[in-house]
Amino acid sequence: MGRRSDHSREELRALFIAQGHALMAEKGLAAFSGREVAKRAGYSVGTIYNVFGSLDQLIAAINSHTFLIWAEFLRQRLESAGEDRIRALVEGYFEFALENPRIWSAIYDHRLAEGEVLGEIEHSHRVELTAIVETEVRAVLPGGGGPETPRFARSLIATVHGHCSYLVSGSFALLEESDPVGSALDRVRECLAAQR
Amino acid sequence: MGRRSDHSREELRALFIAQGHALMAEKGLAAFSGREVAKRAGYSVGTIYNVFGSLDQLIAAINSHTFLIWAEFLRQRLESAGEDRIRALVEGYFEFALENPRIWSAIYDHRLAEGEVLGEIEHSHRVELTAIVETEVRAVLPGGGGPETPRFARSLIATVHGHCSYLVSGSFALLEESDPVGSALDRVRECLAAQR
DNA sequence: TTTATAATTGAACAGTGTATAATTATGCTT
DNA sequence: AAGCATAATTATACACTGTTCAATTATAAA
Repeated sequence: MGRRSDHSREELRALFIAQGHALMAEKGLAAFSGREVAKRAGYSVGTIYNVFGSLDQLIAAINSHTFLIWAEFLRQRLESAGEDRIRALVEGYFEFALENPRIWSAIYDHRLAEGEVLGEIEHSHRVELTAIVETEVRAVLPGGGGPETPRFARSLIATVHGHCSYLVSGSFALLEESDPVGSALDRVRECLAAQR
Repeated sequence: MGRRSDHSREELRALFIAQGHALMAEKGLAAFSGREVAKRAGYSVGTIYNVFGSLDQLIAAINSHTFLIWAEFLRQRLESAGEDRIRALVEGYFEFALENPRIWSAIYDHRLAEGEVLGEIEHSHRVELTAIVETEVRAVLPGGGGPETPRFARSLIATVHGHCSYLVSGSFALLEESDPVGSALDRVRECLAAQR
């Protein structure tokens, strides 16, 4: 048809991301289909290319959206947390991944083709999570940390991520690991204690 | 045709895994194609299903083969290592991943469908790497470690893996992290120092 | 030499992402 | 208000994908 008034460009973006997110949660990245997303949104495939340029960019947008939800999830966990906010963060990281394994895995399984870049807003969504962690890390470091704290916080995230990644991908199951959350928390504690 | 004498069943397996490995190194998991592997091996698609049962099982076999190469790579690094064997392991982990990003990523990006299981030999290939690390961790722990050492060693691997995963997937690039290897090594050192 | 068996193929099927020509609804101009 | 230019949307086409399966063919056993 032609330009429709029922959805603006931004509404279309949001619609495709929402439907795509739902499909990703159901099927995972390997069985993700642009045609199926379009069908659910009530549009044809071509519209995805009109709005996002490529399927890769739609998936990138879906994944950036996941970061948004994830950050909100962690903020809520922190609100209802007691004194041990570091534990809340670590457990929150795992909890989100385990509750949304396909959505979470898609973030790390998908890679943009060379040359393709992330938009500014998408980038900011992804960095937000780091900021949350950095704040909490600063709070438990003597003197509120130093200039190296951002790097240190990123490194702690990577540490937890490694444990979580092994858990979700099944590597830990092969190694008969029973308590990866506990291990991750132990490592984080040890590294935090070493900063002084 | 019929049963051919030019390749035994095991030779066929090895042939497909070798050609598949090469294709994976070139294209990565997302652009991997069973038909292309078959073509390179000089057989038709159907033979893959005759030998492996499904494409997923071929990919699993390719990934298990990667573990074999990876373990050998680490053993060589350890041979030419000086006193700091832990550093050699951490740097070796990263080096292999960075030299073979597509092959390495395929290990973690691919997940077997529910119900499908890994064969015994394949499983042993994957566990071998853990054993290498465990030995080296024991060597630097006071009293050669204890009953918790296997778990601790796996946790250290996960820690390094997290940093490496962020590096290869591009997450660290987004966060403008410059020295993930150094960070990983720092964390490992801190955790090792805490065990006493 | 014949027969039975197992390996291999090639075609079919229902999907996929991407490109593009054709169509259609809208906003602007006259 | 009518017509036109523009941009959105669709439908179709293309070359691919994984998977299944009947037909074919080479081998081992009888």
